[in-house]
Parts: sequence; structure tokens; C-alpha cells
Amino acid sequence: MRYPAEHKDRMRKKIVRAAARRFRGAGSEGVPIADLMRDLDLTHGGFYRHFQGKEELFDEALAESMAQVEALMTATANAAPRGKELEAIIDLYLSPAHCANVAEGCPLAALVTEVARHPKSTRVTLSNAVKRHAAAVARFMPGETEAERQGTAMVLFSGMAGALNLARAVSDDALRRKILARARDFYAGAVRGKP
Amino acid sequence: MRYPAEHKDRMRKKIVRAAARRFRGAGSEGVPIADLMRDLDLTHGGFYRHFQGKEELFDEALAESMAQVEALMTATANAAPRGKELEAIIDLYLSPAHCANVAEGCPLAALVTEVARHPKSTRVTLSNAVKRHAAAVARFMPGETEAERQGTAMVLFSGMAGALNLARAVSDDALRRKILARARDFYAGAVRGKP
DNA sequence: TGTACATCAGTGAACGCGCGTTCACTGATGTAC
DNA sequence: TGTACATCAGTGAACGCGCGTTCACTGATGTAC
Repeated sequence: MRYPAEHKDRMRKKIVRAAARRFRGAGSEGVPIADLMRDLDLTHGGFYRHFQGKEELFDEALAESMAQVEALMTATANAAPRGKELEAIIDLYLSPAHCANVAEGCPLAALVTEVARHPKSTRVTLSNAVKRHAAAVARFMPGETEAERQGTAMVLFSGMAGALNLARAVSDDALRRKILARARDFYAGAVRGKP
Repeated sequence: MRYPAEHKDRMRKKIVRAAARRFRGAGSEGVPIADLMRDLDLTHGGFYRHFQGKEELFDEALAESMAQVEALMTATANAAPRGKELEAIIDLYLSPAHCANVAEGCPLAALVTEVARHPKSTRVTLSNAVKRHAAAVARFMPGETEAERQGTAMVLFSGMAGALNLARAVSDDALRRKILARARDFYAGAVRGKP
């Protein structure tokens, strides 16, 4: 059956968005292409009309989810009262809601380890996304120079990602909440310049 | 062929140690049992004389590598000049050497994301190891109470693990070094109570 | 305007491969008598 | 002391399954004439 002109583009984007969710939730190895396509009421065969292979999808899904999170972070900062932008970002990132919602959460937390084992092209995608993200939030960071602020942004986000991952991996809920709460204090304090 | 009495124990421990290395390096899905056994000049069939399955091995390998790193960290602290223990730990953890040596490095960095997707028993193993580790290094941490110091330890290590993972995933070496250096400054400062 | 043909997103059977796990077997040494 | 048997870590062929990828096919619509 012949489809409207923009049909292919639309489907491709749908696949990328579904993958961006699923990959964060289960890792790329945890998501068979057939499952992904079934989410969109399609069968696995059609996948290869859109992508060369799973690897290509992974790269695009990674970029897509990094962009989503960057948008959310800057929106959160912009919505916060002046001077409270960083605090708002930290509270959101280390919230129980973010902790519980891996699939729509930060891909830096959910996928870094995996990316480290992927081919260079994927790691370039991540590096670029991280740089872009650091540039986007740098103005909320402490530091004398732009480079310093961007560096702080990278360290802050990777650190919060580490805390989030530990909170997610831990087996009891009390410990999970404790880790999140302590991390919020720690990073808010560190960024403010107090212990 | 019949083996000496302690032979089985020795082999089992060898398998666990080999797995502890390999799993950190490639994730448990990245290490076929046949490869693991071949490292020890054995074949895959014998594996099941020692373990019920791969999952059991993963748990033990996780505990083993957590214990290794805990030992290394406390040894480093003890070898440091008085008052410089935390700094020594941070410098070691965020060193380029640790960054380059995933297989013998911190399992919290290499395996948390994976553990979060494993069954509860694995997550209990991780939780216990993390608590034990936090207790072991708490005396080097800032904080009024023991609970505070242990909380700080967890946040510090999960944060450094996040930075290490980002450094490992990134595609260019200059950025990798920059992340490590900035993270060292950040955590040393945060723990000292300066910005 | 009607007819023949081309297009191409999507289908679903099939292929190939990797890998976890099972199992009948081996063979050196320990034990029973 | 010698003989028959038991033990059990390790072997390697085989099984079963999941999954990425390929491919011949479909069929609605666009295009050529």
C-alpha cells in the first residue's frame, strides 16, 4: 500500500522515540527490534526500510533522549525563581520521580556504561550531546570562566547520574530515598560553596 | 581424573576472580561462559559443577570485586599522610589509570546500571556491599554523625563513579582528562567545604 | 479518461549465529573387601 | 597386598531458544501514455 509523502519520516521518528524510551529502560540489548516495532503495531521486517541496523537506531535514540533531557533541564531552570535555577535542576534530577522513571529519564544515567562499549561513532554522539548540554546549562553554574562553568556542569550531571544509578540499583526503598536526599544536599551545597 | 581435596574450592575461586574481571570489562552479557572457562584452560561444561548458572556467578563476582575495591580504598587511605586520606582516595579513584582499567576498577562504576536490572538478590548483594564500603571509609568523611559520614561516602563514591563513567564513554582524550581533573577538584573541594 | 506499469512501506517466513544449559562419557584416584 | 568398584571434576557434542537480518511478496496509490 502506498503511503502519503511524509509518512516515512513520521514513522521513522516514531521508531526513534519509542527506542529512546525502551533503550533507557532496558539497554539496547534488552530491547529486541521485534518488540520495538510491535509497540508501533508494525512487524520487525519493516524496520530495515528505515535503518541500516540496530546500531544506527541506538545512536539516534541516544541523541534524541539527550536532547529531550536538555530541553527539560533548561525549561526547569527558566521556570525557577531567579537565583534558584540550579537548585531547581538538582531537585528535579534527584527527585524520586526521576529515579522511578528510567525510561523517560536521563540517558547519561541509563546508558553511559553501555555507550562506553559502543563504537566510536556512538561515543562521538554522546560527547557532542554532553558538550551541548553543558553549554546550555553553563550559565546557571558557578565559576569564573565559561570553560569552568561548563566543566562544573559536566561534573555535576555525571555525579548526579551516578547517585541516581546507585539509588536505582539498591534493594531497599529507605536506602534509595536516603541516597537521593543526601545527594541533593551534597550537590546543592557543593555548588553553593558550602560543605 | 580425581583431584586433590581442595582442588574444587580453588577452581571455584579462580572462576569467580576471572568473572569479576571480565564482567566489569564487558558486562555479564558480554562474557560468554565458554570464554570465561577458556581463560582458565577449561571447557564450558565443567562450569555447572561449580555454579547453578550464570546469575549465581554474577552475584559472587560482584561481591568479590566490591570487596577488592573496598580493600584498595582503605589501604590507600591508610597509606596516606594523616589528614590527606580523603584526598588520596579521590585522586586514586579519579586517576587516568583507574579510568583506563575498567576490568580491575570499581564495579559500582562498571556494573550499577546492569545491577539495577538484575533480580532482587543481586541488588541485595550490591546494597550490602555498598553499606559495608560506606562504613569502612566513613571515618575519612566529613560530617557530624556516623550516619551522615556514611551517607556522604555513598554520595561521594556514586558521584565519582558517574564522572568516571562519563570519562570512559567520551570519545576524545582531552575531554576525558578534563572531566577527570575537574571532578577531582570538585569532589576534593566539596568534601573540604570549599567551592 | 482509462489502462498498464512502477513504487515502496510493510509483512512474515526463514536463515544464521551465539550462547546458556544439559548430558553421556572419561579416567585418575580413593575406598571396600 | 591386590582387585573391583565408586567418585566426581572436567570434556565436548548436542539441544533449544532468542534475536538480528534478509528476502520474496503484497497491495494501494502514483505516474506514463
